[in-house]
Amino acid sequence: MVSSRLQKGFSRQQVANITGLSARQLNYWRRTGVIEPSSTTQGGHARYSFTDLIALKTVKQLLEQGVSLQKVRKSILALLQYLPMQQQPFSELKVIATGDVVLVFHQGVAMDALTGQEWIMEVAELEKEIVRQYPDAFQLVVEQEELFTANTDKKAS
Amino acid sequence: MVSSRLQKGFSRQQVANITGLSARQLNYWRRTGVIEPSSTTQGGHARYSFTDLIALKTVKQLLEQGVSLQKVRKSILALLQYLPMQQQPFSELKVIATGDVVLVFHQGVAMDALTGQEWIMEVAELEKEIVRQYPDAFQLVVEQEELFTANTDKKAS
DNA sequence: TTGTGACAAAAAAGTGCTTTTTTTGTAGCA
DNA sequence: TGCTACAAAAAAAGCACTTTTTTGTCACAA
Repeated sequence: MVSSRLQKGFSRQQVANITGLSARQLNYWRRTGVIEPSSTTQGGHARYSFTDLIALKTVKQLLEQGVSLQKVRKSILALLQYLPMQQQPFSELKVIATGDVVLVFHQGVAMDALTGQEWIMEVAELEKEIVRQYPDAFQLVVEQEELFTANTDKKAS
Repeated sequence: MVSSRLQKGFSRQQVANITGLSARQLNYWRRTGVIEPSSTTQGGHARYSFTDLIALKTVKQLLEQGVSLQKVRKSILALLQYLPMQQQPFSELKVIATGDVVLVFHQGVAMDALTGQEWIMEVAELEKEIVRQYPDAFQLVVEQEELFTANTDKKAS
């Protein structure tokens, strides 16, 4: 399928074969701005780059995870907007998708691809926060554990 | 607020003060199974453990991230179900919440707290997959880059 | 003080229906 | 082959409405 060593990019049919997407879909996505081929022949035929292939594969996965095409479209916009990388925009990224949310991991940060919001909630931090604000609370825990250890043989339950 | 060193747990009012939740909420949550106090006095009064405090703080954060209480309830069930830890069930966890989804990170794995599904999509893997299946594809990329480098001064765009 | 029950208001979730989006097919043309 | 255009079927998104859930306040009992 991928034949010539002299071609300038992948044709629609080649991309369809490689990615498992239908040629028809590729047209539609091109027209509606999901993934557009990064170059075009003089006759107006699509030529997809290797990077395009990866992007298309990514989109396919997202769809299979239940993300709607509309959200995919928005997510890709956000990706390009918030992660302005040049040559390999999608690689080195970890992506998590559940029906409604697309999350992108990059350099230890989790980002919502739709909103651009970044956050991770560390439960251990909540613990520390309580202890900082209420030192007695932790004291209490220690004492409880001591009591528990001491009374293990006495208690039946 | 946290006074005695001999008490067996935190009272409702103490928990309310520490967590910032309302006493009413704690009652309701107790009755409807969001977070139940891990022990009870003979008179039926709630006694929350330190771990309960952390769980409650976690829930509060989730609510503030826009997760509904119903989803929180389901998520907590899933958490306990899929991560059966004994003493400190919530610590060492990283949690990510966007409106509809609660994700839990534990030992390098991301899990949807609602469904228990685990996945991370590594974009770099998609890349490798393509190259594995279609070695020519990568060949093509290399050639393209060579061509690109060679023609840089010729091309205006 | 804490818990329970009752009433009420606000928030969230479910439902059925319509509209829009997406996919696919077909045909003409370069 | 591949693009365009028209068309039809399937899937998703919106919307208005109802129902459920959640929270607050109050009165009363333990």
